[in-house]
Amino acid sequence: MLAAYLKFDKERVMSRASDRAYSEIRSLILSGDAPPGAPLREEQLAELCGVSRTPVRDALRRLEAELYVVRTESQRTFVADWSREDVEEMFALRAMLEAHAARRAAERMSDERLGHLIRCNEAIEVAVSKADPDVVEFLDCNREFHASIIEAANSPRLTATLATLVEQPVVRRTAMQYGRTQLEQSAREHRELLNAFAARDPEWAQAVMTGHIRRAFHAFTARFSQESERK
Amino acid sequence: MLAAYLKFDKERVMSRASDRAYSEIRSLILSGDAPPGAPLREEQLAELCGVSRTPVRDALRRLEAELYVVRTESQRTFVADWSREDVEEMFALRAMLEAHAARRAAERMSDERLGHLIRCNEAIEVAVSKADPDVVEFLDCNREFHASIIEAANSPRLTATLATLVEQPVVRRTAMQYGRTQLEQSAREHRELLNAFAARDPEWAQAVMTGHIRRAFHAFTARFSQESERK
DNA sequence: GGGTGGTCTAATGTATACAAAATGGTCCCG
DNA sequence: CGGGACCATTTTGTATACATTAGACCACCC
Repeated sequence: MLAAYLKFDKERVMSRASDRAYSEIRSLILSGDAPPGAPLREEQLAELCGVSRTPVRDALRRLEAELYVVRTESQRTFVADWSREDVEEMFALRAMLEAHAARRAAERMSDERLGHLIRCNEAIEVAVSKADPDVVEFLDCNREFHASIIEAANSPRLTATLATLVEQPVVRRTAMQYGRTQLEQSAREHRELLNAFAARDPEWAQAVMTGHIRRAFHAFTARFSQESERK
Repeated sequence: MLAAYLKFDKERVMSRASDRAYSEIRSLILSGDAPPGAPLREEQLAELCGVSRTPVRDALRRLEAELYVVRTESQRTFVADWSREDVEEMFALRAMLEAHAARRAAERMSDERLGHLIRCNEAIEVAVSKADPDVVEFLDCNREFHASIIEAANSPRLTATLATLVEQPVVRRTAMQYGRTQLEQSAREHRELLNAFAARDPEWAQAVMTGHIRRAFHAFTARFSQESERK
């Protein structure tokens, strides 16, 4: 299966307890079981993960660095919450940096990488064109598509910076809101990006990526406003 | 003294051992006592700071998030070292993001903030105009100047992102290399920035900041090439 | 009745002991 | 003489017990 092929070897053995705690807590946050603003008590998390507080503290430090959680001045931890302004700023930074990544990627694009990206987007198009669009598959392949471009940019610093900026809960909420039309639009933008890469045109790639992220931003905003009104 | 006034209240009581460990280790790195590439052993650091390994581990996690130190796959910690490409990319990202911060700051500039920035730069000009320029004082005030602009941008996300990008060792090495001419040039650019802020002109502020960082980049590069040749 | 102070509780911070893992060296074998 | 495997040592990972601190509740005084 293509989907299986796209799963890659990113996740390691997870032998260390702190790693298990990390991904366990991260899952809690991403799944929404621990909603924004929820307090995170070390002991409770330790019990939940079946480890002691020490690795939990380690995990919380990492999650804090990635802004998944925040700490009050008195060192209590909470699941991060994002205001409308936060999300707006996040998208603005992401657009800027990911467009920069696309530019660098275009300058460095290998045929292998291009082939991989094309296969990714084919998988996206398959997922989208189903009678009942497969949003989970879309998210998986979309994540890989963007990750692969960032990898092609070949800048560890940029990779690390973007990692803290691309909050999967936000991407997820955005995509969940997409109708078929927007999912297809997203795939079309990806194809345009592939054209820019095939032409090895940095300016083009940068411009398309900027538009791609900013459209996603407005899609998210539209939903966000709806939610706020409902309250 | 103005310098004393500029020291602000950033550093707290340091009652917690992990905080002491953090700033102790950070000092080691900034001072160059622990040069790039040097291994950092937890026990050794614990002894040095007079605390146990637990707070040292905490401190190392924080320093790792800020990229002061790096970890090998086998979890050994070393003082971070940057290749020419790393530094180049760091400056490129910093220019992009700090210019963005300047733009936002211009949109939000209060009279109090502007007054503070003006006092900062006056302190810089005093330090620079001495018979023997006070580079340490320059660095202190320069850091505060930039930090204050970022704070004025009022975006926690941007603040956090830039924190990992502005490696003080690099800023330090750049400034140490400056002659009086370049120090004065830096102060002039700051004044230009203040004009842009006074006019509340985002475009102007963004443009000046871009130039400011990129000039610093080339100043650093010039020195870096010299060093490489010497080897 | 409201505010201030104190105590009590629950959370995080720290130290230490022990476990696991990795590195480096040595010895044996090809 | 070179390479590989094994053991010793060093270093990091984890658990647990105890110390410290922040926050809440309550009583008492103004």
